[in-house]
Amino acid sequence: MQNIKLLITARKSGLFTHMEYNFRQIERKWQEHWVKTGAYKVSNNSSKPKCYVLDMFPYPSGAGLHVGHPLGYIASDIYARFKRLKGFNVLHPMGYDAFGLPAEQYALETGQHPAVTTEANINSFRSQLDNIGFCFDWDREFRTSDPSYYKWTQYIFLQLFNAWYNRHANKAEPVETLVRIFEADGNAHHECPGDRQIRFNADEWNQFSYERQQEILMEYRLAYLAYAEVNWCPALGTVLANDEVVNGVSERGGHPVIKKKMRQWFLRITEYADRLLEGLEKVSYSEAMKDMQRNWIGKSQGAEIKFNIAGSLDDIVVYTTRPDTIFGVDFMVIAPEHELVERITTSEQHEAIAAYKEYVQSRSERERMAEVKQITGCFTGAYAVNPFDGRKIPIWTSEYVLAGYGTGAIMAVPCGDQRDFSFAKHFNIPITNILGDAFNGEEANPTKEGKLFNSDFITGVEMKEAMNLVVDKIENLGIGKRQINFRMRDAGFSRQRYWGEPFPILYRNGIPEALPEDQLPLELPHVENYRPGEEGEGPLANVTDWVNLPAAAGTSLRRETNTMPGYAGSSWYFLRYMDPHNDQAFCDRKISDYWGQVDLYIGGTEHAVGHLLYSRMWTKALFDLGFIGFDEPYKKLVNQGMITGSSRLVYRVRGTNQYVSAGLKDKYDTDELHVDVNIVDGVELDTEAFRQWRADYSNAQFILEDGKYICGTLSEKMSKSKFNTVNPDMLVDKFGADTFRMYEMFLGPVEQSKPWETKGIEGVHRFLKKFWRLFMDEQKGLIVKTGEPTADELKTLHKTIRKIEEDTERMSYNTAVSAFMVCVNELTDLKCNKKAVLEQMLVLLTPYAPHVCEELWQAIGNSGSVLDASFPVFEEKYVVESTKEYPVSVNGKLRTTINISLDASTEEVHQIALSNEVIQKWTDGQTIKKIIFVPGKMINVVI
RNA sequence: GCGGAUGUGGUGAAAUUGGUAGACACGCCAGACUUAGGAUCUGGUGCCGCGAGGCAUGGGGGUUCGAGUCCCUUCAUCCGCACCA
Repeated sequence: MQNIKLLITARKSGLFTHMEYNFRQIERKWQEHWVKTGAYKVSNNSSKPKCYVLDMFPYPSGAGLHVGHPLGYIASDIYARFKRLKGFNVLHPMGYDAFGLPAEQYALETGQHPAVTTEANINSFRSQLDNIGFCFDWDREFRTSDPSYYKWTQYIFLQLFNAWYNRHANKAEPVETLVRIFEADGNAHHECPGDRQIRFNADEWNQFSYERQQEILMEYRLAYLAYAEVNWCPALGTVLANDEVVNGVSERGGHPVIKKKMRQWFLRITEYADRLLEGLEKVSYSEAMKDMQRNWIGKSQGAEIKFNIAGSLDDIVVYTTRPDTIFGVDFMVIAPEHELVERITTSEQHEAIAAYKEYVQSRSERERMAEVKQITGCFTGAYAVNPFDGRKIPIWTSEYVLAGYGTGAIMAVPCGDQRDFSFAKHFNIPITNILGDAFNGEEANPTKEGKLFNSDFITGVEMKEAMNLVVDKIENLGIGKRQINFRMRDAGFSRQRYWGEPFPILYRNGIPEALPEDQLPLELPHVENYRPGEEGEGPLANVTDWVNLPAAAGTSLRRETNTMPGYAGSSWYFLRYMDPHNDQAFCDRKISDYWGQVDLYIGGTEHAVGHLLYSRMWTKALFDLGFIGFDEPYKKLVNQGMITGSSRLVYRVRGTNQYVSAGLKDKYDTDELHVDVNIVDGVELDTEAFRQWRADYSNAQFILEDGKYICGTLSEKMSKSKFNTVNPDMLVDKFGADTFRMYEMFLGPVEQSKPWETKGIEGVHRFLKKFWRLFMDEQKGLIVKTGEPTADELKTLHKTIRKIEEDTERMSYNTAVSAFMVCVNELTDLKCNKKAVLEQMLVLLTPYAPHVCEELWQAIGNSGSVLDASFPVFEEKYVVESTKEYPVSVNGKLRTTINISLDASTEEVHQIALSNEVIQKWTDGQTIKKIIFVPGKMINVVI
């Protein structure tokens, strides 16, 4: 009795704390130690090879972290720690994408300044991250909303504003070089990317007014102004994100949303389309990711063809990828927004067209593309003339043709295109068959293989050949030309919002000019409210003394009132981490030369096209302009899968406050309700906690099965409204950061989406306790012994080294965790407590469970940190086997296994297999046709 | 509509190059120790069948001595689509 008391006292005093796995104490101790010793500080000067491991930085939302967020961070953290053990100088930073719409929404609702709420969100975010034990170098942290950061975002924007894309040199160049070209040659050799109609010679250029020259230069700049439509909600007086528009009305309030043209900034990313495609060959992204980007860029080869309009001086220019089908054109379709619609509509059709255009105004682009079942359109009354056979072709307008793609007009070939076919059927337009038997009249046949019919001079010609013949003829006739098109459009870069980077632009008498560099950063002014300005302008328009600057009499000087979009700051942030405190440059060139590309970039697929393409484009532009020495930002990209929530459901008997267990619910008429996953153990509801959860459940009655209330389950996106979010803090508190880290990895492959299930975490926790017990006994304390390991122990160790090294390198962390489990199970069975083995195990496990490894590393007598140990070296000699348990099949069906020496010759193996009892039973009386023997793998007897 | 991904036990999954399907865990069942157990340990656990054995990787077909893996076809689910980040 007395002894027990002593023991308890001793435990409380901390004397014996090292005997049991007290993860709370261990983790706090080492986290503090790492901060104190600057264990994760990274130097820009090192003789070691570099490795740059980056996470897509988070937007600090008010909702806090749920278990889905840290998945990628843990994966990259393990990789960074592994590389450090392998002798690399590893850059592994973290920061915040802190500008964004949600903070502004929140400000509108509550009046709190976005800077204040963002700060609070970041603080809670940070403490949640700190819990998990990441090896980020926090000295390099920044926020995109820091003026010291966005100064450089503005600076880079100005570089883009001051640059144009030289298609001959295939790179961006300063606008001054373009001016010199214009002065000498006009634009004869440099087609205007913004407007192909603009042509002038040197004399004309030199005689243009300043305003005209600036207008023309604008059509060349990489960052330029143009008119584009936004979602305008007159009732709210604001411009809405696509996100905020649902079924044509505003999400908040349900007010109608229409399109409104506004002058906005764009980035001329289309000039980089080809290089963005080619660059994909040089980087290691998943094929799926590359496909998505290729598809987004959407390069297509085709032709532009000009059709005369009957009885009019106007032409209609269409873009087609199938010039070979020119004789199958039965109608034309132009986008409702196309300027030609007004001009060619006949007076009889005028009213119908006006009504149709109004209908289209209310439709989102998404809706227009997605709802193909519902066919809409309107005849303009005008006809085009087929230049080859003179046929008169009706011109329609329909929402399925988008103004922004190609020329905004198509020639419709119903027998070869399903949408055209459906349209023709719907409006009873006669269909010409140019495919012969390949067209059945039931559906279009979009094939590019085969011969053409009913097609004048290309009848009987293979389609692919016909394409060239037609385009040659078009070019000869001067009515069209070959044309490469991209689905990708230039990137809209203006937001009519407050919480973003202000544009470093001044309008002098309406003409934009760059703010002088020494005036950067242009700081976001403080505002009292976040309401939009007039006519959809951003809230900055209300800050009149900020917007309007003193100017000479008769002139005006105004600031830009829009702000930059979310992706501005994230397009180049990976460069800033290299040199985050530099106030002379966004990143010193020597330093970016040292760190170079990001070696491993981890983030979600939701950024597959947006962020990644913009960031790739900025990198290429900065490369072209000589700021950095590489033109692809991310060498290798890994997309972590989404962790879906596993919701729990209860079934309320309709009209009562009675809840029936899942197994019995079919006997009642019930309503399904989401219940907080945190009051459910597995699928068993804690009924008491349920009663206390919300007032309306306080006197809930339950219909149980086997004395338990079993919940239904449903896998869906994690969200607060579904009560299926799980907070990592709670799990770290209950099981420790090491367990949490390993469990997240154990769930399944990093790249794969998977549902979260808290229950399984105990298995990983048990593993760590079991690992701990190889070193520590609760009574005896440290039990690690010296002495030579046995052959079996070395075999287990080296098998594990090989597996962990391979799996960690290819980020197969789930299999690595199970390899650790197998290893600890084996060492436990072998009763191995030898230091020579366990010490190496600590190094292997450190990237996954850094806290417990540091603690044990110290406990077994090391003075330094395990972070600086070097990764164990695998030795083949410890794992060689002399025999193999061969599976032996008869006709491919496994019948037995036989242990055979690996040295045995083919003849010997055949002999052994055929003389085996079981095999004889299955081959009895049959002729052996052949025996397949794959050394080291298997044996198959064929009869 | 376009594009992408995923379908394997009750659950998460493994099988790296076409070669023993279900490793490792969760859960479940039985047992040991214990005043107690949400601790620890041992054994069992794909399905059908008493058994021999048969059947099994969303469904159907094919290639192969051999298919979760390759080919064709089909179904289902999830994600993205340019102003959410």
